[in-house]
Amino acid sequence: MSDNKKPLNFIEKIIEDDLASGRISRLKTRFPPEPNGYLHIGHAKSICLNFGLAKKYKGSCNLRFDDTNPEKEDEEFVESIKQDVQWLGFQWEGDIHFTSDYFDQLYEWAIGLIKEGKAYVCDLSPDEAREYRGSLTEPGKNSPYRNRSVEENLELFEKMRAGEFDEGACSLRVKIDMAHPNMQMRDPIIYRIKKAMHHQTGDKWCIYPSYDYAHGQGDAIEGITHSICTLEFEEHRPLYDWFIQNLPVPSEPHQYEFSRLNVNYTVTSKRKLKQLVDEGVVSGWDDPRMPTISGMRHRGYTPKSIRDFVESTGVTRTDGVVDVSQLEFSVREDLNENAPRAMCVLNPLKVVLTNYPEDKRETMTAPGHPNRDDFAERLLPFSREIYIDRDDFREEANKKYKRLVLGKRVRLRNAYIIEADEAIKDDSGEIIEVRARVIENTVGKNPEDGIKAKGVIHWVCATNHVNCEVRLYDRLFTEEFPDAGGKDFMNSVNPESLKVLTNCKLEMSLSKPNTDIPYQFEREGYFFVDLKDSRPEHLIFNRTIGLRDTWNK
RNA sequence: UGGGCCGUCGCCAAGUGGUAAGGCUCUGGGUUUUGAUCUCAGCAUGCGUAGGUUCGAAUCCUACCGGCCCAGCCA
Repeated sequence: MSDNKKPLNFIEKIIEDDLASGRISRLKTRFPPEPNGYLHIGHAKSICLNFGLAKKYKGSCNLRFDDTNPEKEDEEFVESIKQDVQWLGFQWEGDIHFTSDYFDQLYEWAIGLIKEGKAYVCDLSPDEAREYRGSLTEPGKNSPYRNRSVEENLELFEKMRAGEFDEGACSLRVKIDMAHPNMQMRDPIIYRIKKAMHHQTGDKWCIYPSYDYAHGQGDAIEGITHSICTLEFEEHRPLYDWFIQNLPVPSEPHQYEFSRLNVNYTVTSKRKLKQLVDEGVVSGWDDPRMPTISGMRHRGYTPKSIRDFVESTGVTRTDGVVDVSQLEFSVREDLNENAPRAMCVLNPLKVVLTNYPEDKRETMTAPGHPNRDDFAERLLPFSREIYIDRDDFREEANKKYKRLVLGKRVRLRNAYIIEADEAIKDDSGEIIEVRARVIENTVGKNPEDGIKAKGVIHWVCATNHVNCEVRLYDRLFTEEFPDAGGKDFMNSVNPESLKVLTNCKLEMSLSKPNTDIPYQFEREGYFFVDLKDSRPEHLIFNRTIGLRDTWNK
C-alpha cells in the first residue's frame, strides 16, 4: 500500500491507521475551493494532497465549490478552477459538488437545532455582536436574545428566510459558550442575511450558511473521511466536531490541518495578486510571472514539475517558506528529460565564413535530444553567413572563456569548427560582424591538425531561419519576503522581471513549433510558445526557466 | 499577559529513548560537440535555550526563549 522508500507524512500515517483499524473502509477526500479567484501554487499543494492521497490509497476525491458567500463568488471562477485541477492531472469523482447543493438540508438541520434549543436568532448588530463577543483575554457576554423561546426563534428564522429583515438585522447563532477560551465557540453565527443573487441557486435564498456550519456537514453528506485543510482552521475543529455531534449527519468525517505552502520571492494573497493585475505590473492573472496555476501554465511549467515540487516540500504542521530554487529544480528536472532541443540565437551577431563559397549550401543533422533516441532528428541549413550570440564572441579573453575569440577556434554545435580572424565595427565602435574561417573536415570530427576547439557555441543560418520574439522572465520581486512585516510589497517589484527580445533567430525546424511542452534552446534555457500572443507569422516564446549556470555570465 | 499550534544544516524534511535519512542550495573532482545533463566527493559531535531523569535523550520531565493563528453576519 505504501512504498517503503519514502517515509509517510503524518496524514498518511493517520489514514493507514484508520484503514488498518477499520475506522474507514475506503478513503474519501475533497478539494473545496471557494470560487472567488484564481488558483495559485498554494492551492496546488491542497490539490496534490487531496487528489494524491485518494489515488495512493485507492479512494476518491470530490471537487466541491464552497459557495456560501454569493457576494464574493462567480461562475467564472468555477470554470477556471475546474480547468486548473484537470490540467494539473487530476480528476474528481463523479459530478462536481457545490455546498449550495446542501442548502435545503442545512436549513432543515438548522431548524432542528432551534427546536432542540441549541440555536437562536440574535438581533445584535454586527458591531454589538463584536462587543458581546469579548476579546482574546476577556470572556464574552451572553446576547440578550439568547433565551428566546423555540417558537419565537422558529418564527423569526422563518421570517429571515422569507426576506422580512434587512441584511445585518439579525442572524442565527448556535448556543455554545460565550466565555469559551476559543473564540470560535462563542455562539458562532451559522446563518446570515445576504440579499444577493447566487451563481448556483439564483434568488432562492436570502440567508446563507456560514463556512463553519456548512463545511463539515458537506463533508458528512458526501461521506468524506478525511477533511484536510490548512493550519488556520485548527481552532475551528472543535466547532466542526460540535456540529457533527449535534446534527443527524450521515457520516462522521474528521478534520486534519497541515501548513500551507509558501514560496519566497513571491506573494500569494489574493488581494496582492489582484493589486499586481489592477496596477498593470503584470499583464493579467495568467501573466507568466504570476504564481497562479494559469500563470505557471502560460510560462511553460509542466503539471508534472508542479506535482513533483509539491511532493518535494512534504506535508507537515511547520510554518515555513520554501526556496524558489526547489521549484526551479523540479521544472528543470522534468524539462531536461522531456524537452526537445533546438538552437535559437537571442542577441544575433553576424559571422561571415570567408573561406566558405557563397553559393554553397549544406544541411547538418542534429539529435532531437542528446540522451534519447525517440526524438526526431533535426535538419540544420548551413551557409557562408550565420548568426551567433553576441555574448559568444570576444576580441580577447582569458583562458576561462570557452567561446569564440579572435585568432582562436570554437565549435559550432552540430557543425564545423571555425576560427575568428577579424571583428568589424561601426563608427561607434560596436562590433557588427565577425569574419571567420571554417576549418575543413571538422563536422563530427576533430581537426586534422590536432588543434581542438575549447568550446561549443550555438548558431543559426543567416539566410534560412525564423525570426521570433523571446520574453525573458525573472522573479517578480527583488525581496525574498516582499510582504514581510509591514513592508509594502509593491516597493520590491523587480523592474527587470521581463525583458523582451524582438530580433531572435530561431532554427528553421521550429517554424511550426510544438505547443505541448517547452523546447530547450541549447545553452540558454527552456522556452515555451506563448499560447496567448504567439502567431504563426510572429512567433513568441516565453522563457520558462534558464539552464543551471555554473559559469559567471 | 486567554486559548491553540510550531521550533532538527542556508531552505524543505526524516527521526517517537540507543548514539542525526534524504532533497534543494552551495563547494570541489570526473565525463561531455549544451559552461546543461550525468557522475563522484564534501557540507549538523549536534536537534530553540537552560536544567533534570537515564548506562544512554532530538526523542521523557521542568522552566524559559522565539515564531504562527484566533476577537468577519470571509473562507
